[in-house]
Amino acid sequence: MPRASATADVFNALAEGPRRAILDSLIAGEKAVGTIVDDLALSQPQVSKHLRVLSEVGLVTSRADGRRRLYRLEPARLRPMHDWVSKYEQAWNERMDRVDGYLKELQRQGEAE
Amino acid sequence: MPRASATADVFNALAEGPRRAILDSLIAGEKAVGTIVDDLALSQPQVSKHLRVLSEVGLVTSRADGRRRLYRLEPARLRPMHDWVSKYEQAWNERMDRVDGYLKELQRQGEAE
DNA sequence: TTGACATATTCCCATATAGGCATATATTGA
DNA sequence: TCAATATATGCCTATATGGGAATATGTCAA
Repeated sequence: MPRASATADVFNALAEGPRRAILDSLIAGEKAVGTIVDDLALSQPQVSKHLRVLSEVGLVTSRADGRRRLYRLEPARLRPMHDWVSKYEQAWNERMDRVDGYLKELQRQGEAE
Repeated sequence: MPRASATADVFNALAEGPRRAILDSLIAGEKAVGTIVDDLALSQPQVSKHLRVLSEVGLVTSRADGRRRLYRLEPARLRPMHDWVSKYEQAWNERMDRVDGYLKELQRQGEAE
């Protein structure tokens, strides 16, 4: 079996860097395809294709505006990824605490000398 | 060009669900390969292969323990993903606020009648 | 040394890509 | 109607993939 489809879920859709860049570019607000093309220096067909993938997983929505098409971020769709990765926040804080404790220990020893 | 390699970065490595499941299983602490196999009901070769990918991007490290090999989570490697997705937290909260404001508006109207 | 156990690697294959290019499909204004 | 603009789609190809099965490698215990 090949890899899961890019449109399978948010994690697969966002594996590709250009698609994350497109989302980043949409944080500022609704944008036309051409604006994204200019901002990111990607080819127009590539941007359209990436937008299609992002739209299929619900990360963006679009509306017509004359001959342009405006895309908007749907940030709520990022919650599953945020929730998943946030579970590990505690884990790396614990580790940081241990490092922190170790540094403090070194410091105490230094002061003792 | 094909898709970026699974070992290209953390986002690509974690696009695949089984690999996220393996990380989840390692939150509890260091585990042998066989334990993960039992926990997740995956084939042993698949688990070894997934662990290889996770190890290549630094998400896990391993040490020998007799004839077993214990894998440990390296949570710090998840920070880039956490940081990236956290940028959007504000965006969906704003949207929630708007919905919240709308609901409150409806409520005010209801009370006025 | 031998056999049992634990893990890693190799071989195989169908398949979904990303990107480039060319072209189709709106939509507008004159 | 026609030309210009904006976006989407179709075609093409090299390539990395995940999973299954078999097997290699490594390590212990007796």
